[in-house]
Amino acid sequence: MQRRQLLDELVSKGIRLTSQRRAVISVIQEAKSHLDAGSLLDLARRLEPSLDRATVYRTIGLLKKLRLIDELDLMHLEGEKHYYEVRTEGDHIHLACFGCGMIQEFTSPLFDRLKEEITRTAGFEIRVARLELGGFCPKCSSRHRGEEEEKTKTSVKH
Amino acid sequence: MQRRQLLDELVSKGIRLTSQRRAVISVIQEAKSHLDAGSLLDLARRLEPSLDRATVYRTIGLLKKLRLIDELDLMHLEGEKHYYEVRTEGDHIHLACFGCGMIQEFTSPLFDRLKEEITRTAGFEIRVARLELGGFCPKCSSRHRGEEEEKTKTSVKH
DNA sequence: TTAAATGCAAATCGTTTGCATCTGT
DNA sequence: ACAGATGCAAACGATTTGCATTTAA
Repeated sequence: MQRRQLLDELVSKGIRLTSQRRAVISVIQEAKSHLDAGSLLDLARRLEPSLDRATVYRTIGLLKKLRLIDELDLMHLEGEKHYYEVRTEGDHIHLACFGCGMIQEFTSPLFDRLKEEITRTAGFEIRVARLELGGFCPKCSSRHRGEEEEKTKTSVKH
Repeated sequence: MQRRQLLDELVSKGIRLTSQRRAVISVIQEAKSHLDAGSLLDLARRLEPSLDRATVYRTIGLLKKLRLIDELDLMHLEGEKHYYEVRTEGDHIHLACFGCGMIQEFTSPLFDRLKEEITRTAGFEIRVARLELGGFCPKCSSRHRGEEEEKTKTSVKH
């Protein structure tokens, strides 16, 4: 369900719908992982082969402006790309594993309380909240511990 | 006090100290605002005119690897630059105003509790925590409200 | 002395732009 | 019909790289 979220939002806002936009939107909507502009282009081209990267970036810009998608950095795990995801009701946290590259999402009422606190005590009107944590997932955490200790001992090099 | 933090850390780790590194480090250490690589280069060149941008980036990379500085995006308020700051004891939150570009720092025990919760329930070993909020500071918030309403009414254009 | 750091110039990567053409409404 | 969206190619800004040379320890 809620498959056409983005599309419907655009229609209701009277935004012009081109086949290119439909393609990009459909890909973002169905995506199972966080996509960067490049993969977005590749995937959307299967639906609309003429699609150009400029159009992808322009569509991303449009969706960002309308606050229908969120832009993530995911701790710059692989270069300086940006990643996109459909904006959801409550903000969530992204955990990025330096070991295996895994991205895990996390939600917590504490996060909402923290944001409330900021709104209240700093008088800041939050529009976008991005909490990203870099570190090691349970699997990589143990594997990683060994290497780390070596490094700390002397100055690199075993 | 604690003026030589970074320098001392490097010395104690047996890292080779060049005049270029001293210059970059001294600039980061004394900085009153968040600096990007470009401004860092400009400022450090006053101390070490021969300094090249490659060296600045390499030094930043070194300090990041040693976890002596943190890298920020500051909601990409002006392009895709990165900003740097000396790593402090407790993590803090950055509030970036879309209106005037102001950056405000914010700390809260709730943030630490949230991180603890993540460590505990997700088993994730946090190395870097970056919480950035984009929105409007108190001043810009009121100024901004008017414009926003117009936009929402029809599809852009007055 | 020598492994590591530097400057320089060129390359790379993600993203943006100007402009002639096309298309949704 | 025409404002707005597109493709194309070139430009862009931030960052990285290879390599010959210099330097800290």
